[in-house]
Amino acid sequence: MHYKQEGNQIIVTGIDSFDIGETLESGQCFRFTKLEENHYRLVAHSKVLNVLQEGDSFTFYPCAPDEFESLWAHYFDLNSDYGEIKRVLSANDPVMEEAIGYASGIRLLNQDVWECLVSFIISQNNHIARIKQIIENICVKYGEDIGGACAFPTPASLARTDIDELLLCRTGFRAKYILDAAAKIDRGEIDIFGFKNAATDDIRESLQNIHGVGTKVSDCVLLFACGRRDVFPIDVWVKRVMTKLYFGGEAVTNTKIREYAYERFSRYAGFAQQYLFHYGRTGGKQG
DNA sequence: GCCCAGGGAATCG
DNA sequence: CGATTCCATGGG
Repeated sequence: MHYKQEGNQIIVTGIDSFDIGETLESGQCFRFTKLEENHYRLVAHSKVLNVLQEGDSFTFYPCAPDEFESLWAHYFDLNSDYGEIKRVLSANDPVMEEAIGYASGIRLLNQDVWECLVSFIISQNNHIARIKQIIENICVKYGEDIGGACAFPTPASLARTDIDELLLCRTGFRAKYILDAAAKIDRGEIDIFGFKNAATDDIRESLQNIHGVGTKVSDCVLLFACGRRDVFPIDVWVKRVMTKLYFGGEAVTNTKIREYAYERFSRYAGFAQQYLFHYGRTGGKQG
Protein backbone atom coordinates (compact mmCIF):
# COMPACT_ATOMS: atom_id res chain seq x y z
CA MET A 1 0.00 0.00 0.00
CA HIS A 2 1.17 3.49 -0.90
CA TYR A 3 -0.45 6.89 -0.37
CA LYS A 4 0.17 10.54 -1.14
CA GLN A 5 -1.42 13.82 -0.09
CA GLU A 6 -3.09 16.21 -2.55
CA GLY A 7 -4.65 19.18 -0.77
CA ASN A 8 -7.22 17.81 1.65
CA GLN A 9 -7.22 14.44 -0.06
CA ILE A 10 -5.29 11.23 0.44
CA ILE A 11 -4.75 9.12 -2.67
CA VAL A 12 -4.11 5.46 -1.91
CA THR A 13 -2.83 2.88 -4.39
CA GLY A 14 -1.51 -0.65 -4.20
CA ILE A 15 -4.19 -2.14 -1.92
CA ASP A 16 -5.35 -5.54 -3.05
CA SER A 17 -8.60 -7.17 -1.91
CA PHE A 18 -10.38 -3.91 -1.11
CA ASP A 19 -13.69 -2.71 -2.53
CA ILE A 20 -15.40 0.19 -0.76
CA GLY A 21 -18.91 -0.80 -1.82
CA GLU A 22 -18.56 -4.47 -0.87
CA THR A 23 -17.01 -3.51 2.46
CA LEU A 24 -19.65 -0.98 3.51
CA GLU A 25 -22.63 -2.87 2.09
CA SER A 26 -21.77 -6.24 3.59
CA GLY A 27 -23.87 -5.50 6.67
CA GLN A 28 -21.17 -4.80 9.26
CA CYS A 29 -21.76 -1.03 9.59
CA PHE A 30 -24.77 1.19 9.05
CA ARG A 31 -23.76 4.87 8.87
CA PHE A 32 -22.96 5.41 5.21
CA THR A 33 -24.62 6.64 2.03
CA LYS A 34 -23.89 5.72 -1.56
CA LEU A 35 -23.24 8.93 -3.52
CA GLU A 36 -22.77 7.10 -6.81
CA GLU A 37 -21.18 3.86 -8.00
CA ASN A 38 -17.87 3.31 -6.10
CA HIS A 39 -18.37 6.59 -4.23
CA TYR A 40 -19.48 6.63 -0.58
CA ARG A 41 -19.81 8.95 2.42
CA LEU A 42 -19.56 7.49 5.89
CA VAL A 43 -19.56 8.67 9.49
CA ALA A 44 -17.34 6.88 12.00
CA HIS A 45 -15.35 7.83 15.09
CA SER A 46 -17.05 11.28 15.07
CA LYS A 47 -15.71 12.07 11.60
CA VAL A 48 -17.21 12.34 8.13
CA LEU A 49 -15.23 10.69 5.34
CA ASN A 50 -15.81 10.38 1.61
CA VAL A 51 -14.23 7.52 -0.33
CA LEU A 52 -14.02 7.39 -4.12
CA GLN A 53 -12.75 4.23 -5.77
CA GLU A 54 -11.39 4.38 -9.34
CA GLY A 55 -9.78 1.14 -10.40
CA ASP A 56 -7.09 0.41 -7.82
CA SER A 57 -6.93 4.06 -6.72
CA PHE A 58 -8.80 5.26 -3.64
CA THR A 59 -9.40 8.92 -2.75
CA PHE A 60 -10.11 9.62 0.92
CA TYR A 61 -11.41 13.14 1.67
CA PRO A 62 -11.35 15.30 3.64
CA CYS A 63 -8.37 13.58 5.19
CA ALA A 64 -4.89 14.51 6.40
CA PRO A 65 -1.93 12.08 6.37
CA ASP A 66 -1.80 11.65 10.15
CA GLU A 67 -5.54 10.98 10.23
CA PHE A 68 -5.22 8.37 7.49
CA GLU A 69 -2.38 6.67 9.34
CA SER A 70 -3.86 6.78 12.83
CA LEU A 71 -7.53 6.27 12.03
CA TRP A 72 -8.75 5.21 8.59
CA ALA A 73 -6.05 2.71 7.62
CA HIS A 74 -6.92 0.80 10.77
CA TYR A 75 -10.68 1.34 10.43
CA PHE A 76 -10.64 -0.29 6.99
CA ASP A 77 -8.13 -2.94 8.15
CA LEU A 78 -5.78 -2.02 5.32
CA ASN A 79 -2.68 -3.44 6.96
CA SER A 80 -3.94 -7.02 7.05
CA ASP A 81 -3.02 -9.54 4.35
CA TYR A 82 -6.36 -10.58 2.86
CA GLY A 83 -4.65 -12.52 0.07
CA GLU A 84 -3.31 -14.93 2.67
CA ILE A 85 -6.62 -15.08 4.56
CA LYS A 86 -8.54 -15.91 1.37
CA ARG A 87 -5.96 -18.50 0.29
CA VAL A 88 -6.24 -20.36 3.58
CA LEU A 89 -10.05 -20.25 3.66
CA SER A 90 -10.41 -21.31 0.01
CA ALA A 91 -8.06 -24.29 0.26
CA ASN A 92 -10.04 -27.50 -0.30
CA ASP A 93 -13.32 -25.60 0.14
CA PRO A 94 -15.24 -24.85 -3.09
CA VAL A 95 -18.13 -23.36 -1.09
CA MET A 96 -15.88 -20.78 0.54
CA GLU A 97 -14.11 -20.17 -2.76
CA GLU A 98 -17.45 -19.24 -4.33
CA ALA A 99 -18.51 -17.01 -1.40
CA ILE A 100 -15.17 -15.19 -1.47
CA GLY A 101 -15.33 -14.85 -5.25
CA TYR A 102 -18.74 -13.20 -4.93
CA ALA A 103 -17.28 -10.25 -2.97
CA SER A 104 -13.50 -10.58 -2.74
CA GLY A 105 -13.06 -6.91 -1.73
CA ILE A 106 -14.68 -7.14 1.70
CA ARG A 107 -12.55 -5.87 4.58
CA LEU A 108 -13.55 -6.44 8.21
CA LEU A 109 -13.79 -3.00 9.81
CA ASN A 110 -12.44 -1.93 13.19
CA GLN A 111 -15.39 0.02 14.53
CA ASP A 112 -16.06 1.96 17.71
CA VAL A 113 -17.12 -0.47 20.47
CA TRP A 114 -19.99 1.61 21.82
CA GLU A 115 -21.51 2.43 18.42
CA CYS A 116 -21.15 -1.17 17.30
CA LEU A 117 -22.82 -2.43 20.48
CA VAL A 118 -25.85 -0.15 20.16
CA SER A 119 -26.10 -0.81 16.42
CA PHE A 120 -26.32 -4.56 16.88
CA ILE A 121 -28.73 -4.25 19.81
CA ILE A 122 -30.95 -2.40 17.33
CA SER A 123 -30.32 -5.06 14.67
CA GLN A 124 -32.15 -7.79 16.54
CA ASN A 125 -35.28 -9.03 14.75
CA ASN A 126 -34.96 -6.09 12.35
CA HIS A 127 -34.21 -5.28 8.69
CA ILE A 128 -30.99 -3.54 7.62
CA ALA A 129 -32.87 -0.63 5.98
CA ARG A 130 -34.73 0.01 9.24
CA ILE A 131 -31.63 -0.48 11.38
CA LYS A 132 -29.93 2.30 9.43
CA GLN A 133 -32.95 4.59 9.85
CA ILE A 134 -33.24 4.04 13.61
CA ILE A 135 -29.51 4.66 14.14
CA GLU A 136 -29.74 7.86 12.10
CA ASN A 137 -32.74 9.00 14.19
CA ILE A 138 -30.71 8.48 17.37
CA CYS A 139 -27.68 10.36 15.99
CA VAL A 140 -29.78 13.34 14.88
CA LYS A 141 -31.60 13.51 18.23
CA TYR A 142 -28.67 12.87 20.60
CA GLY A 143 -25.41 13.17 18.64
CA GLU A 144 -23.07 16.13 18.39
CA ASP A 145 -23.14 18.18 15.18
CA ILE A 146 -19.80 17.56 13.46
CA GLY A 147 -20.50 19.62 10.34
CA GLY A 148 -22.67 18.05 7.66
CA ALA A 149 -23.49 15.13 9.90
CA CYS A 150 -24.09 14.08 13.50
CA ALA A 151 -21.69 11.98 15.50
CA PHE A 152 -22.89 8.86 17.24
CA PRO A 153 -24.04 9.97 20.72
CA THR A 154 -21.91 9.23 23.79
CA PRO A 155 -22.99 6.70 26.45
CA ALA A 156 -23.52 9.63 28.83
CA SER A 157 -25.93 11.42 26.50
CA LEU A 158 -28.08 8.31 26.10
CA ALA A 159 -27.85 7.51 29.82
CA ARG A 160 -29.35 10.95 30.45
CA THR A 161 -32.49 10.46 28.35
CA ASP A 162 -35.65 8.54 29.25
CA ILE A 163 -37.40 5.70 27.50
CA ASP A 164 -40.30 7.73 26.12
CA GLU A 165 -37.90 10.10 24.38
CA LEU A 166 -35.83 7.26 22.97
CA LEU A 167 -38.94 5.50 21.69
CA LEU A 168 -39.55 8.48 19.40
CA CYS A 169 -36.55 7.20 17.40
CA ARG A 170 -38.66 4.08 16.63
CA THR A 171 -36.43 1.68 18.56
CA GLY A 172 -39.45 -0.33 19.71
CA PHE A 173 -38.81 -3.02 22.34
CA ARG A 174 -35.04 -2.42 22.06
CA ALA A 175 -35.20 0.97 23.83
CA LYS A 176 -34.83 -0.55 27.30
CA TYR A 177 -31.82 -2.56 26.11
CA ILE A 178 -30.07 0.58 24.78
CA LEU A 179 -30.72 2.43 28.04
CA ASP A 180 -29.33 -0.44 30.12
CA ALA A 181 -26.18 -0.53 27.97
CA ALA A 182 -25.74 3.24 28.25
CA ALA A 183 -26.28 3.23 32.02
CA LYS A 184 -23.87 0.38 32.76
CA ILE A 185 -21.13 1.90 30.60
CA ASP A 186 -21.70 5.44 31.85
CA ARG A 187 -21.50 4.26 35.47
CA GLY A 188 -18.29 2.37 34.72
CA GLU A 189 -19.81 -1.04 35.48
CA ILE A 190 -18.67 -2.11 32.05
CA ASP A 191 -15.25 -0.84 30.95
CA ILE A 192 -15.39 -0.84 27.15
CA PHE A 193 -11.99 0.87 26.94
CA GLY A 194 -10.49 -2.10 28.74
CA PHE A 195 -11.74 -4.44 26.02
CA LYS A 196 -8.66 -3.78 23.91
CA ASN A 197 -6.44 -5.81 26.20
CA ALA A 198 -9.01 -8.20 27.66
CA ALA A 199 -9.57 -11.88 26.91
CA THR A 200 -12.32 -12.63 24.43
CA ASP A 201 -14.35 -14.67 26.91
CA ASP A 202 -14.12 -11.89 29.51
CA ILE A 203 -15.43 -9.33 27.02
CA ARG A 204 -18.25 -11.68 26.05
CA GLU A 205 -19.26 -12.20 29.67
CA SER A 206 -19.07 -8.48 30.38
CA LEU A 207 -21.26 -7.57 27.41
CA GLN A 208 -23.86 -10.20 28.24
CA ASN A 209 -24.47 -8.56 31.62
CA ILE A 210 -26.40 -5.97 29.60
CA HIS A 211 -30.11 -6.74 29.40
CA GLY A 212 -30.77 -7.49 25.73
CA VAL A 213 -27.25 -8.55 24.78
CA GLY A 214 -26.79 -12.25 24.06
CA THR A 215 -24.56 -14.49 21.95
CA LYS A 216 -25.08 -12.84 18.58
CA VAL A 217 -24.74 -9.17 19.59
CA SER A 218 -21.68 -9.81 21.75
CA ASP A 219 -20.06 -11.81 18.94
CA CYS A 220 -20.64 -8.94 16.49
CA VAL A 221 -18.98 -6.47 18.87
CA LEU A 222 -16.03 -8.84 19.34
CA LEU A 223 -15.61 -9.31 15.59
CA PHE A 224 -16.36 -5.82 14.25
CA ALA A 225 -15.05 -3.61 17.07
CA CYS A 226 -12.59 -5.65 19.14
CA GLY A 227 -10.63 -7.20 16.30
CA ARG A 228 -11.38 -10.77 17.38
CA ARG A 229 -11.32 -12.28 13.90
CA ASP A 230 -11.76 -15.83 15.17
CA VAL A 231 -15.32 -15.14 16.37
CA PHE A 232 -18.23 -16.46 14.27
CA PRO A 233 -21.56 -14.62 14.80
CA ILE A 234 -24.57 -16.70 13.71
CA ASP A 235 -27.68 -14.86 12.53
CA VAL A 236 -30.60 -16.11 10.42
CA TRP A 237 -28.68 -15.64 7.15
CA VAL A 238 -25.49 -17.39 8.26
CA LYS A 239 -27.58 -20.19 9.71
CA ARG A 240 -29.45 -20.50 6.43
CA VAL A 241 -26.37 -20.53 4.21
CA MET A 242 -24.41 -22.87 6.51
CA THR A 243 -27.34 -25.26 6.74
CA LYS A 244 -27.70 -25.41 2.99
CA LEU A 245 -24.07 -25.41 1.87
CA TYR A 246 -22.29 -27.31 4.67
CA PHE A 247 -25.01 -29.51 6.21
CA GLY A 248 -26.89 -30.64 3.10
CA GLY A 249 -30.05 -28.81 4.12
CA GLU A 250 -30.76 -30.86 7.25
CA ALA A 251 -31.94 -29.02 10.37
CA VAL A 252 -29.00 -28.10 12.61
CA THR A 253 -28.64 -26.09 15.84
CA ASN A 254 -26.51 -22.97 16.26
CA THR A 255 -24.30 -24.91 18.68
CA LYS A 256 -23.46 -27.45 15.97
CA ILE A 257 -22.86 -24.74 13.37
CA ARG A 258 -20.52 -22.89 15.74
CA GLU A 259 -18.51 -26.03 16.56
CA TYR A 260 -18.21 -26.83 12.87
CA ALA A 261 -17.17 -23.29 11.92
CA TYR A 262 -14.47 -23.06 14.60
CA GLU A 263 -13.13 -26.45 13.57
CA ARG A 264 -13.16 -25.68 9.84
CA PHE A 265 -12.28 -21.95 9.72
CA SER A 266 -10.24 -21.71 12.92
CA ARG A 267 -8.56 -18.33 13.48
CA TYR A 268 -10.16 -16.93 10.32
CA ALA A 269 -13.74 -17.84 11.29
CA GLY A 270 -14.80 -14.19 11.46
CA PHE A 271 -13.70 -13.53 7.88
CA ALA A 272 -15.46 -16.69 6.72
CA GLN A 273 -18.61 -15.56 8.47
CA GLN A 274 -18.62 -12.22 6.66
CA TYR A 275 -18.08 -13.72 3.21
CA LEU A 276 -20.84 -16.25 3.87
CA PHE A 277 -23.26 -13.69 5.31
CA HIS A 278 -22.94 -11.34 2.36
CA TYR A 279 -23.07 -14.18 -0.17
CA GLY A 280 -26.10 -15.74 1.51
CA ARG A 281 -28.03 -12.52 1.97
CA THR A 282 -27.42 -10.87 -1.40
CA GLY A 283 -25.96 -13.57 -3.64
CA GLY A 284 -29.27 -15.25 -4.43
CA LYS A 285 -28.23 -18.43 -2.62
CA GLN A 286 -30.73 -18.22 0.22
CA GLY A 287 -33.18 -20.93 -0.76
C1' DG B 1 -53.07 -7.93 4.92
C1' DC B 2 -49.23 -10.96 5.65
C1' DC B 3 -44.47 -12.16 6.23
C1' DC B 4 -40.25 -11.46 8.21
C1' DA B 5 -36.05 -9.17 9.80
C1' DG B 6 -27.76 -9.61 11.23
C1' DG B 7 -32.17 -11.84 18.62
C1' DG B 8 -32.98 -12.20 23.35
C1' DA B 9 -35.71 -12.92 27.66
C1' DA B 10 -38.82 -15.76 29.94
C1' DT B 11 -40.49 -20.11 30.54
C1' DC B 12 -40.88 -25.11 30.14
C1' DG B 13 -39.14 -29.62 29.19
C1' DC C 1 -28.96 -27.91 26.45
C1' DG C 2 -33.19 -27.24 23.03
C1' DA C 3 -37.90 -25.64 21.64
C1' DT C 4 -41.66 -21.96 22.02
C1' DT C 5 -43.60 -17.53 22.49
C1' DC C 6 -43.49 -12.77 22.72
C1' DC C 7 -41.58 -8.37 21.79
C1' DA C 8 -42.47 -3.05 18.18
C1' DT C 9 -42.01 -1.72 13.71
C1' DG C 10 -42.39 -1.07 8.78
C1' DG C 11 -40.43 -2.48 4.08
C1' DG C 12 -41.56 -5.70 0.58
